[in-house]
Amino acid sequence: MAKNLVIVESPAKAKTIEKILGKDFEVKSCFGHIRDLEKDDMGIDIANNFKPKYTIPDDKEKIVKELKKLAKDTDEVWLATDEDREGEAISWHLCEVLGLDPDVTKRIVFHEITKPAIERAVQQPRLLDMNLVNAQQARRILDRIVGFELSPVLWRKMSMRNSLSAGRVQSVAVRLIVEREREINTFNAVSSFKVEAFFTAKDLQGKNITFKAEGPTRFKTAEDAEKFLQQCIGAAYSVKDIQVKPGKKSPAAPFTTSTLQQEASRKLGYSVSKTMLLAQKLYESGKITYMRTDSVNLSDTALGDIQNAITTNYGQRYHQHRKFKNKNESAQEAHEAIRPTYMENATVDDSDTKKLYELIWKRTIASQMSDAELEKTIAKIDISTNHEELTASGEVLKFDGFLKIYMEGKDDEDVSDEEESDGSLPALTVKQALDLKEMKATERYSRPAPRYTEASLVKKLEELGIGRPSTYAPTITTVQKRGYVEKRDKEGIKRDFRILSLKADKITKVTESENTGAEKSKLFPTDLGMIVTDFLNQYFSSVMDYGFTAKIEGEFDEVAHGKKIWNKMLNDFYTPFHKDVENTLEKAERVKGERQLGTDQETGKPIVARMGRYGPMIQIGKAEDEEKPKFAKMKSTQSIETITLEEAMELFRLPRNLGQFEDQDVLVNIGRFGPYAAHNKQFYSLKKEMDPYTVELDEIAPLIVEKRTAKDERTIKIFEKEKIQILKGPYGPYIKQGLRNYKIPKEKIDAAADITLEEAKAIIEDVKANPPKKKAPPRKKKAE
DNA sequence: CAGTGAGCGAGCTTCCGCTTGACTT
Repeated sequence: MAKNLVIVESPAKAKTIEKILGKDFEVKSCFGHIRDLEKDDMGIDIANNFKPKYTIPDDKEKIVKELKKLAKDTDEVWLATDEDREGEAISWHLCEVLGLDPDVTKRIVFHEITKPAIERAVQQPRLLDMNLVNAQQARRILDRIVGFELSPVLWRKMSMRNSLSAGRVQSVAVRLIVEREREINTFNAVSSFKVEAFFTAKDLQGKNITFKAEGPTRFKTAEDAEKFLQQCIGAAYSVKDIQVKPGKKSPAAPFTTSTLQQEASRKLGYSVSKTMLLAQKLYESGKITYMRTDSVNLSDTALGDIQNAITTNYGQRYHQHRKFKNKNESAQEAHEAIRPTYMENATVDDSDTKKLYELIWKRTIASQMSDAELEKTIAKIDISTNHEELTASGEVLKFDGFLKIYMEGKDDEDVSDEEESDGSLPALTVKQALDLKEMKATERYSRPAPRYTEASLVKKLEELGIGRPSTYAPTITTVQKRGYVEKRDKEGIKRDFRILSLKADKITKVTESENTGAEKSKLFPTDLGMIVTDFLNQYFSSVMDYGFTAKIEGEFDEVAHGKKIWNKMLNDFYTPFHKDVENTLEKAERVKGERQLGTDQETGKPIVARMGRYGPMIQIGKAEDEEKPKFAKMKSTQSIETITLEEAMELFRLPRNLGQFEDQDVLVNIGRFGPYAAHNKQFYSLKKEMDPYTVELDEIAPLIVEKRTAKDERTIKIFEKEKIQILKGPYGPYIKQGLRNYKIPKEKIDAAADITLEEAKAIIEDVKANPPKKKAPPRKKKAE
């Protein structure tokens, strides 16, 4: 038994630290929080000054028991949880549960797992900081109150019966997506004409190079653009002025959780949860430092290794020492930035994590490399006929610096169409005459802000100080699981644009078309998400405010610094909040999410789009009418807010009866699993290219025949009464009864057709009695 | 696998943040 027991949060960390500290120290992990508020009655005694009621969750019993025993048998316990609010609270809970005296128990902290940092920490133990603990308790209790008081309001006031939820983080995340969608829906694209002139000139080698110059302004109308081109007929062009300016680019900071998720999404197309899964794997195998962090700091040891790697691989000139600072005030910086543990490993063998590791390696190295040096050239070109100016700009890389290995990606949001990468210009001299090849005025449309990707939503949340590195991925999953948000693609629509061209002193006009509004893997709000957001905005505007978290974080900080009493702070929040809850329960109407679309031309009955028990639908007529109302389910891409009357009426064309095939009606409809045809009590999924609104009988008939013969071919034998089938599967013959499959023993497999009913029954009984051994889960091959 | 959509209301759901395995298809 070691003399000292050190408790940290993560087991991977425990292993490393144990090696550093040597044999007098046993290092154990508590796997995060070991206690939480009870679920019953919110786990808070509100009347008693918000006294929390803590309990040890089932899955933590085992580790708590083990820690208790170890703590009893050891001379001294050291609490080495993370140096932030949550970590301090975990240490306090450990004191409470393990029976340690908080006034004497040693608390140590470090924000990097390196030998010097840990040895230093052990030299300077401190005591628990109860103010910090209280700030965490306030945070925990406030989140519980918001979540557990708001969610039941939704259960009462929403007519849809899902397991709805609301919370400080998730509800604001949904709000961002809802508001972005509405911005896009109401956006009016405005077009303007952008002028580009193409010239050729000889470069230093005497080779002809074509380069581009931009017009003086964007023209609002085609007429204005044409007028400009007309003025240029017969013009001479000459270089009026050349400016050469040096420029530089600097590398981005090393990865935090949020920036790693963004880059992995932009460059590798990973979802945030995939990124975190792979990063966890790398962390557990000791390849990278901790992956849930908001710090951009690198340890001195790491900085030395990085410098080494850069100078050996690229030379001294490529190294530049840099210290990055967090922009974000809410950062708690308990860890280092995400970096490889061993900089000498530029890659890993494992194929799953290879790409992510290389990304981390490059980003880390680049962060300590020199600036890239550029030379930006701007040439002004005079037009003789109207003395307007064209501007050609070029960029030449003089020294690549960090760009040698890494360039940060960009979101759509940050890229305007003005900002195309400039190529290089040929060597020009002032007064040089230029030959115009062509001048074009192209119609371009303004674009709305793009929909969020998972990663760009994380970026936004982080900017607002909402959520923590450990919750970004789970939050994104939650809002999708609750049905507030969907990740999907959207097809673009065709849009015409005009091009006016001046070539050989003649103006021509053409119209071309482009695809616009196409989206891939973007977050869309559902009708449910919109309705719930509107409701919460209306009755709980303070919690839904984008600044709410930042505001209460400020108060938590005051608690942490001993300037505010935690239960008083909670009371200040709770009194008005709870009044809103009661008020809403009493006054708010049940929300149906209805939107009137118009009236039915035939019957004069009202047509509404609304939420039904099974999702958004269209209803013609009212429930209280004599004749039952007619219903149609909306398509998954439609929304209550935007569907038109025409689109709604179109939905009532289903189910369609296509006529008879083999004396039975063929009906086409859209079901839970997509479009299908029903015939003789059998269902046939329509092929992707078949449109249920237009598909014809002669397209469906082969589908029916095909499925029937495929089934015949698969069937070896049927015992009708007992519902036992012997079938041919991809791995050979097998027995099926009901929904379960049974493996045929090896010795009978070659004569599967000869199996009798008795034999089949025996096999089934046998398999039931001795269930097959479980195999390791198959590797997921498919990327998302 | 695929059809539904009143109102009544039993018994259910729910938060955020800290950490990893154990489940079978």
